[in-house]
Amino acid sequence: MDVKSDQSTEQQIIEVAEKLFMEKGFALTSTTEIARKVGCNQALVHYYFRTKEKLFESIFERKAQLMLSAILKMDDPTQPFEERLRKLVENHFDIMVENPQLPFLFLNELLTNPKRLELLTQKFQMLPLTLMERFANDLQNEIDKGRIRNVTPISILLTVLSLNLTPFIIRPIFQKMTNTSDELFNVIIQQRKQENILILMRSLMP
Amino acid sequence: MDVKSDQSTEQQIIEVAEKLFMEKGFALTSTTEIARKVGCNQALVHYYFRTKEKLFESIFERKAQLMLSAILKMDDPTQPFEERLRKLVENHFDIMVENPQLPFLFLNELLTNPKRLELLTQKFQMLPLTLMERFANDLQNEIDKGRIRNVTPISILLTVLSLNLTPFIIRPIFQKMTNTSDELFNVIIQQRKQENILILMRSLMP
DNA sequence: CCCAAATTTAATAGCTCTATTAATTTCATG
DNA sequence: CATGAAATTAATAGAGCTATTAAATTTGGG
Repeated sequence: MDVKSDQSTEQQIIEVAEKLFMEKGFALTSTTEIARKVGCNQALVHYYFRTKEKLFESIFERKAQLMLSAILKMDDPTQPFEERLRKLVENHFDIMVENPQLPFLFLNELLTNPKRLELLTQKFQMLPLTLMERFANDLQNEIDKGRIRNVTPISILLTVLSLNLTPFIIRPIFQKMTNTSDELFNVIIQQRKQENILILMRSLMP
Repeated sequence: MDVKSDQSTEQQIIEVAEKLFMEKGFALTSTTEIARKVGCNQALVHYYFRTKEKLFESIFERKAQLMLSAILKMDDPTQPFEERLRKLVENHFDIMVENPQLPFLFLNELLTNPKRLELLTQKFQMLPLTLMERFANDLQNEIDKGRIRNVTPISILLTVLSLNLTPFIIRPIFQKMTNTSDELFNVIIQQRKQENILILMRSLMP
């Protein structure tokens, strides 16, 4: 059960904690269990991170950064709008592939812990608003030119989010209920990315 | 804080428990808190339901039935396929409107508690398979006639689920981040139903 | 009005968890 | 190899939770 490794104990704690937090969320993960899985004394977890809350936050923060920056840097204004949208879906989807448990962790923590939502909201407010504004402008431009039907930017983002997040969130339920192997599911997921792009594109036709 | 009411205490316990379970899930809700909100002794919760687990299961079971039967009985084979799909999305969406916290509860419990997933899977296996089969058959029929592009039944269901669930699941996060009032959100939700139907229909075009 | 059943409460055992403190061990370095 | 800092452990306080038990209270039918 416990991890033999040449990494520093501190690093091991972070990794085990990350794994457990991802699987079960903050509340259902105990520092006792983390210590047991690492193979160290429970007090050691508190020695390095003082509180379970701080340990969690450091991990959560890092994940939030990862996701945010990945989404932010993906926009290339030299491309035509449709191409940028396509890339948006693809890149967002790929981040999910790399971090399949992230959506559930985010949902779980943000929905059950108001403090956490508050924190992330503040971080979100600091984002360059220009980004959203530019997206809205470019969209309006396309609409005016009759290339896209009249639709709000929020609506588009909600569609992307819906299509991209859900497969990852319901994955364990889906696999269990339809008796789908990991291999098959991975195939389905890859098809799904293309499917989502197609659905979004068609949804925007005038 | 405590509830004054002419209902039986047992009924009050169920209602308060349901509310709390919906908001915070099984793990984060304590029988102590339920009793406090009802305004009774904590032992009383156990007097009526013996364990917190049994109390939860009775509520969860009822909700699962509600959702399942609502979905099952919505199919009218006399209608054309497209019309039935439209109704499927609408009805499923309406159930969500009536029980906006249900998606999160289901996700949360099924994803964090393997026993619960096992249980629901068994219930699901007992469903008349014919239903899924008929859906698949009818779909294939449409595809053969060239009225719908080649797409699997699972893919369609995943699309419906994605589009319909997500707005309700992320509601609190969305409202906080975009500073949206309850009233405005309800408007958005109603528009979203139509939007989802449109997206699905377009996604199926040959 | 009485009493038995149903309801409700008080008290508490036993568990797990977080966090802290003090003691012990490890280890690099002068 | 001595020493002090860093790492680790043992022990435990203190809190909250579930579940049970026995006692107290309420209530409805005869």
